[in-house]
Amino acid sequence: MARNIFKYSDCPMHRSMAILGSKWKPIVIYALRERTARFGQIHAIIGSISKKVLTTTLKELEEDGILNRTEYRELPPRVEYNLTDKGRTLIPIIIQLAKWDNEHYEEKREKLETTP
Amino acid sequence: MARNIFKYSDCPMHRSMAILGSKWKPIVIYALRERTARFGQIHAIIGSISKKVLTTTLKELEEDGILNRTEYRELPPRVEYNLTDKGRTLIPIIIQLAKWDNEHYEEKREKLETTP
DNA sequence: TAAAGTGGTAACCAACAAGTAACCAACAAG
DNA sequence: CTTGTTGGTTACTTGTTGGTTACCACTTTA
Repeated sequence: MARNIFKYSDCPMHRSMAILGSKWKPIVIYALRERTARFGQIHAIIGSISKKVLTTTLKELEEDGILNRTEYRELPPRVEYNLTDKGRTLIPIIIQLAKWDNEHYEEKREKLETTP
Repeated sequence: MARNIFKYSDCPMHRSMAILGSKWKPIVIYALRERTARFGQIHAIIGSISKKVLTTTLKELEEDGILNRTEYRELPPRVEYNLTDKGRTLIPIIIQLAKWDNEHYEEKREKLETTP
């Protein structure tokens, strides 16, 4: 979404889409909704995301103040991610969006199924 | 957002982002929140969108059942757009998102302003 | 000695989104 | 006969996202 251009747009929708409007961001936020997780765990939970894309997704979410990254200097290394307060306030909106979609997706599927 | 791939994903977040997650869609929906408008009017309201991009934005929103397109065969031609019921249920979510962003954007601006 | 786990990075590439500029049909008004 | 209006379309270019594959340091385990 040309993130860096829209981040400081004067339109709040452009700005929030710069934070949320990419393929994996809402999913990553949702995955962290009630837990802290390590890089590898997030990767496993989501399944189909590549490591490279997960890396940049996490980095951008951290930049935007949505999540915290904590590095433990152990061996093998451990890095944990969890939502910030700002990130947490996003959860109800994400859930509402998913609910909205589900309702209308169901409607559509039902229509398709009952048409001859 | 690779719209056609995610439209029928089994993840509701991918599906709703396929509908909403592009540069202009939330803005167009918001512009039509309480009125019907013609192509040229939408173009004027939004200002910086190109006619080509507005055309595809409107077409996709119509395909996804978010808005109605009504063509009046007059001269010069008249085409009106307005939200469907499904589209209207999206408005409170869009407003919430904008509000969410504004709150945290203000916070950030205030912090920047009060730092030496 | 070799393999495996962790959290990445680098190089490269295909697909898509978005933008620019010119153009169109159809008629009405001047 | 030219100009304006409306709602687009076409061709072309650029920018961004997401993806693949290979690779890295470091240490523990087998």
